[in-house]
Amino acid sequence: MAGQHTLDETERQVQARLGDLKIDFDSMAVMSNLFRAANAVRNYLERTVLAQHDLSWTAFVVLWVVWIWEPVESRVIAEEGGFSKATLTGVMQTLEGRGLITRTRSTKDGRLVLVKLTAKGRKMMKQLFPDFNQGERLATADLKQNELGPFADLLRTVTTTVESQKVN
Amino acid sequence: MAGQHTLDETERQVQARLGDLKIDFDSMAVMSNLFRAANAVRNYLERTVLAQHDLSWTAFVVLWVVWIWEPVESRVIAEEGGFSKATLTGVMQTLEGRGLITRTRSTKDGRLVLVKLTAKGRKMMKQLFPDFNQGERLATADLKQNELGPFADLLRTVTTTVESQKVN
DNA sequence: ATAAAGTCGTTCGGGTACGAACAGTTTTAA
DNA sequence: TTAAAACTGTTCGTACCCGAACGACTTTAT
Repeated sequence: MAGQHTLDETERQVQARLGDLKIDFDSMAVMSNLFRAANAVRNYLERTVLAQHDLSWTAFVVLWVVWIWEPVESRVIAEEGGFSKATLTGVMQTLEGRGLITRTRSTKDGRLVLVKLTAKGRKMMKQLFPDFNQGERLATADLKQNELGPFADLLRTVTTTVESQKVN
Repeated sequence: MAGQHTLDETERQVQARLGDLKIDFDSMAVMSNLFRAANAVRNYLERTVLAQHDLSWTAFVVLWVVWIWEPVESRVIAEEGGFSKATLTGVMQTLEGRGLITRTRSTKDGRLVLVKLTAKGRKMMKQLFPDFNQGERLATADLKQNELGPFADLLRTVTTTVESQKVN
């Protein structure tokens, strides 16, 4: 990470390879920095907070969603976490094997699986989440307090824009 | 994605599980939306632009870095792309097998590997990148033009803040 | 000069990650 | 009512993804 090349230099190189083709460098800069930031924060939290509990990023997201909304259906976890059902099945097998969650088939609708935290899982989250949030606070420490709201709005707008495209 | 629960409801649930422990909900909202946005855009571009060329996200990032900076050392690609050396080795083996890049050991320093695009790789990028950038433009389509610069700055600040923590 | 320390890319093992195909369940339509 | 359509979670195959250990190479220190 931490690209050693300047933005200007990158733009020149891109333009040199595409002749006079029109490129939107403003949106390119936003997207490039979006992925860099997400990657940097994720790696940081994985290496510090999550490693202490031997949790992967996805495993933590699953635990978090279940912690907040239990009992919760599998499909909700996948949608809330932003990954596929297939991925979720594998991660939940790992978490169930470690005794952190339980899965039971719904009696109301035989297609659904309801997920809950075990006492062990709840204990872990109660200890883990404050540390995680402390990491989040640190990642935004150099921003002004009154920038945080508008910043979150910009990000939400991007998500909404892209999600609405999916349908088409 | 597209969480169906409101932010307020989530905050209430978190607080209910942690008692009077202080949680920074502003930074939590920023981070949550950061990961959502990055994930949504990535999935969108993978499913549309990249799928047409049978490329994974990481494979595209590798090709892009090499395209701009060739000949380039492996370590630079990994750093610029934000993934590990181990990941890079695997992805480059795939790309070399498909005849899109070449790897040659440096004669100046026997530890380094220099990576270049093949003619086929360059042709693909010249066709692919304008479509990719069009996708980026679309993802920012609902933002005001004069918001893009400050938005990129906010993201860059987060990256810088987190990266500076790594060292300690 | 040469041993020690550092750097680089690869390999290895285990855990993600996804689309496609599938079986079981529920809903819809005629 | 009952066949068709829709939905849910799992399995399968393939590719990614990382930390740790490793071998090859270069730089540093004495």
